[in-house]
This record gives sequence, C-alpha cells and structure tokens, in this order.
Amino acid sequence: MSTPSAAQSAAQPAAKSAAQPARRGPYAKSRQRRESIVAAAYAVFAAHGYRGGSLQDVADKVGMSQTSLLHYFPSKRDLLLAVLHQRDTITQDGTPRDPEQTLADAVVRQARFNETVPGVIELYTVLCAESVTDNHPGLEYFTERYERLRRSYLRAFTALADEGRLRPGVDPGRAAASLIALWDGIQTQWLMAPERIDMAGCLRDYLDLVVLPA
Amino acid sequence: MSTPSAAQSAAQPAAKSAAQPARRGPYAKSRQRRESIVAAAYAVFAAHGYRGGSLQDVADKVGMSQTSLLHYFPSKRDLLLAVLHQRDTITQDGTPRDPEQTLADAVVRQARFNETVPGVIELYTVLCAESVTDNHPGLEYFTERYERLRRSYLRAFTALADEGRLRPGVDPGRAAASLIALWDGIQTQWLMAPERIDMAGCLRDYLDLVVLPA
DNA sequence: GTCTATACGCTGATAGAC
DNA sequence: GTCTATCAGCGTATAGAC
Repeated sequence: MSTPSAAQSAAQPAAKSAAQPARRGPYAKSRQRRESIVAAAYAVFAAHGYRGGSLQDVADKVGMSQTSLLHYFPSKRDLLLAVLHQRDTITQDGTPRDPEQTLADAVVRQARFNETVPGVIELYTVLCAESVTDNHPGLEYFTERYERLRRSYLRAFTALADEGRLRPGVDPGRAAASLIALWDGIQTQWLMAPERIDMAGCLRDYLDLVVLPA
Repeated sequence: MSTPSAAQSAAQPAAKSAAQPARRGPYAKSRQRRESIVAAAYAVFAAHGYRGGSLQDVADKVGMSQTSLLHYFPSKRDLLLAVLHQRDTITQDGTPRDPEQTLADAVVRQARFNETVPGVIELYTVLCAESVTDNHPGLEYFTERYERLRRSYLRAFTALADEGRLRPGVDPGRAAASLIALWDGIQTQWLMAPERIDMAGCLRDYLDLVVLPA
C-alpha cells in the first residue's frame, strides 16, 4: 500500500554488486546511494523523531555533506516520506499471508519479528504520535495506515464471526480498532521497559479472548 | 503522585481575586502568574510537542516576553516538568476512588471525561512517545507513571481474581499492561479520527471480556 | 519582575564553483 | 554529483538596565 505522494522512494532493492552497466545512466549507483540515505534517516528519525533529527545527522551517518543529501531528497519532508514508505516494505502489520495461518499466529509472529529489528518499533511509535502535532508531514501516512489496518482486521474478524468463531457479544469493528490500539500501546511500554513487557503474550491473550478455538 | 524533582509546580489553586494581601511578599501574584504560564505551556506542548513548541510561543500566549518567562521557570525542561505534574492533578487515570464503583465504571468515566478536556489526550499522547527519544526530559516521568499504573491495575485485577471474578486463564499482570496499552493506543486513533473511534466502548468491551459479572 | 539587547548554536535550504 | 560558502531564521539562555 504505497502512499501515492511518496514518489521519492526506490522501487525494489537491486543486486548490490552492479555487474552489468546500468541501461541508462548511473541509475544503479544513485539508487544505492538513496537506499543508504533512507537507512540512515530511518535510524536518525527513530532515535530523535522528525523534528529532533536533523539533515546534518543523517548526512554525517551516511558520510556526505548535508547539501549533497538534499540533491537526492529535495526537502526534509521528502526524506521522511521515503522513510515511512520503506517501513511498509519491512513490516506486513500482522495480516496473515498464508491462508492456513491463524490471525493470532500472524500477529504474534509479526510482533516477535519486530522485536528483533532495532529501531522499527521506535520509529513507528515516535513518528506516529509526533504526526498528530502541527502540520506534521507524516499525518496523512498514519491516518491512512490506521484506516487500512482497521478495514483489514475488520474483514478478518467478520470472517471469523461468520464461522461462529467470534466470542458472542464482540463487535468486529471495535475489536479491530482495539487490537491495533493494544499493539501500539504495548509497544510504547515495551520501549520503556523491554524486560518487563511481553508484547507477544499480551496480543496472544487478547486474541484468545476474542476468537474462539476452531 | 508528585514527582519529587518537580519542585516548580504550584501547590493548590488559590482564589483568583486576591482580596487580602499575601502574608509574605507578593507570592500570590507570582503563583497566579506561574499557573497561567503552565496553562499556556500545556496548550503549546500539546499542539507542537516538546521539541516543536518554543518558549516564545508560550510567552506570546501568556502575554509576556520570553526572558520574563525564564524568570519563573529557569529552563524549558523545568517548564515541561511543571506541565507534566499539573497533568496529574487533572487526571486520576481511572483508578476507582469510590469503593462502590466498578473498575470498568471508573475507567469508562475517566475516558469520557478526558474527551471533554481539550488537549489532555493530545498532550499525553504526543509527549509520551516523544519521551522515548534522545535524552528527553520527560522519560523519567512516563516510565514511573507506567510502573505505578501497572501496579495499580495489577492490584485491582488480583483482587477480582481473589473473588473469582477474573475470567479463567487471564493473567493479572499482562491484563494490567494490556488495559493501559489499549487505552493509550485507542487515544491515538481517536486523535486522528474522533468520529470513528469509540474510546469508552473499546475499554468497556475489554473489561467485559476480562472481568466476569458479579 | 520585566524588559531590551544579545550571545551563540543550529536549522533547512539555496547559489554556484568544480 | 559533490562540494564550499552562505543565507535567513529560529532556538534557548544570559547579562544587565530599569
């Protein structure tokens, strides 16, 4: 689900060792450069937020001047959108891809995976809340993401309800919003006390409450 | 639960019209001034975050120069701590005060109240996530708040479990963290789409799942 | 207590040489 | 494409007159 306005982001990761010369111009090198910039920006925005992170920080990390960085991304805003779009390619947000896989399994699996990728949870948590301030460039991305996610989980819960596998009295719509909310909130607590919070356990608990065994 | 380090914040709101002269010096006026500064800072930090909000914004809002503001709060950090401490006096975080009151009733009541106070939810959501960046001055406040809240709800769920009113299989500790997480997360979604999200309903749903009727 | 003046750093972004 | 130089602005905080 790519945001249409984010035209900056690279298409697919190509082979690192560019054996054959690129068909038209030095696009391969440029794309590689862009990827490393986005990776650096990812880390900077995760650690300092959008407002707190500077282009200089990103440029230092990638080993280039701040003005050269602006050659690839004409503004800080564009860089943020590229980072957010790149995030989508990492995460699948717990939607089961394998039809055999349970919703709970997909969610728990994704939650466990996120724990292992440094910065993923931090970037998401920090930027999401920051985006409700001002005229933050990330607001549209997060608003659309929430709507999309709620629709996705609503479909999943509705399907379960049709099979009679949703606990009686549970509203699919509110359950969808609640699952997302629980996930987001538990990530925040986990960031502050990773050893005390069992993210996957809390998500599993909730889904075991809502979804009846097959 | 006042943070010990926040020595800045005023004690109790006094009568606005200071009829009798203050006993020692112009303390009353000064306190009033401090309160209006904190109120302005509350709004500014809610709308722009800590990093995004400037002392100039606060000073403009309260109608004084930025340097005069620093006379009352020697640094931006001190001002933030005063704002966070003031937040505690507004919110009770859904702990039942009346022993007759259900946990669910207390939570739902607080959630409904928070909706009516502009900026309360926004300030909390924005600053909480922002505090996990950098060496943000608010981190200690939110970390301690989470620990305190988890202990509080753990007690409540444990007491319910002793009465046999906790659904079998529910872990009181994870339920405490989950309730807080759900609350935080649903507030974020509500900020982005207030008309689509039923905060109180989601919280009620969760507690109805976890707590058995009396 | 309140102000002006100001120090001093950092910000994102532009111009233009190479 | 990459750089240096630079702009114009804003940030917090300090010094000191009144």
